This record gives sequence, C-alpha cells and structure tokens, in this order.
Amino acid sequence: MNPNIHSILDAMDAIEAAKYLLGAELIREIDGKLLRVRIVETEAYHQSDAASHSYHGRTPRTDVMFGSAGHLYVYFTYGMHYCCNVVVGREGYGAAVLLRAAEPLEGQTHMQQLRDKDGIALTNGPAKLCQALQIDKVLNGHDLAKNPCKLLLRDPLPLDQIVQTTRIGISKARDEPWRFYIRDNPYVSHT
DNA sequence: TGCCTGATGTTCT
DNA sequence: GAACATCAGGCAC
Repeated sequence: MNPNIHSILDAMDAIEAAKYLLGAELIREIDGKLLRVRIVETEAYHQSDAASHSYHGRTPRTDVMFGSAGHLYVYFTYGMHYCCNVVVGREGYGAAVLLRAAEPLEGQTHMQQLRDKDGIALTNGPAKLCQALQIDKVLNGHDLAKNPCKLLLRDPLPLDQIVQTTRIGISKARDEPWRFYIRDNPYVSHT
C-alpha cells in the first residue's frame, strides 16, 4: 500500500524532499502498459529561490506549485521540452522538486518507442524522462497518489549514497547546492 | 571530448 | 519581444 504521499511531502521543505525522493519510484500507466522508473536525480526549488518559477509569485502557470503536496507540476520549456516536478511543502508555499533523471525498471521497450532512443539516453535528463514516460501538460496538476501516474515512496537512502551539488542548466542562483543524485548511478545526467 | 547552435512554444515584462 | 529548470547534432580539436 502506498503511504499517504500528501501528508509526508506536505511536512517537508523542498531540500528534504529532494533527498527523500531519490530512490522513489514513478509508475506510469499508458494504454494498459506499465512503465516503472526509479528516481536517481532531483533538484530542489522553492519560493525564496531566484531560479524557481515560484520566486516571482503565483501566476496561472505556477499555480499548481503553490497547491497541495504530492501533485505533479509539468511545464513546457525551450519550445520543445516538458519537465516534471513533484509539488512539496504546505499549500500556499511554492515549492517543488524537479525530477532530472531516473533509472528504468519496467517497460523499457515502450520507453524506447516513445523516445526513439536506447540505453542511458532513455531517461538521463529531465525532458528525456518526461518523453519516455509520456508526461506532458495534460498531467499538470495530477495527483500522484492516483493512476495513471503514481509516486511510490521508498525508505530514505543512506546519506552516504546521496551526492549534493550545485544545480545545472539554469542561469540564476547557480551556486545553491540544491541538486541531489544517487552516487555511481549511470543514469545521472551529469556528474 | 567538448563547445556551439538550431529548433521552437509558452509565459511574463 | 526576450527569456527559458533542454536536447541532439555538427564540427573542431
């Protein structure tokens, strides 16, 4: 049974949650096919973070980020890519954890078809992950306790398996060490 | 291996 | 009208 992800994530700030989500599984169901991945890389974003979408306040776009924890915040970027975040923290505070990379556990064949790629390139980047799991704006605001996209929390990883570094792919607040990944995992996008 | 660039939509100023 | 939490392909070294 999936524990209540809403109450667990509601009680965490983005940084705690970014660490906690490492090792968690994302289960996506598409046309009866099951795709399952293990999250291996995350980034924390919150309201007092200049690189966060919520930094400039609540707008129609960032609305779900300010909503209740345990929901999916999907946004479109660079004209061609989606990225997905897990909303965390209490309602009314704009915080989320960007899912940057994951390790396929089940349904690789279907992911290959969606991505037209194979191997590491399947899910080793935020937009790649979304493509492999067919996550787009339709799922923006989706409740991760429900099908067709569920978050399955796992026991927190031992701290010596988690690497904490500065974030990548952004221009603001580059120096904040709010990126986390699982040590020695080949699917981590950049080390 | 590593830099540079093009593709391209949505949001906010 | 510019910025953007990106990716993949091309070319130089």
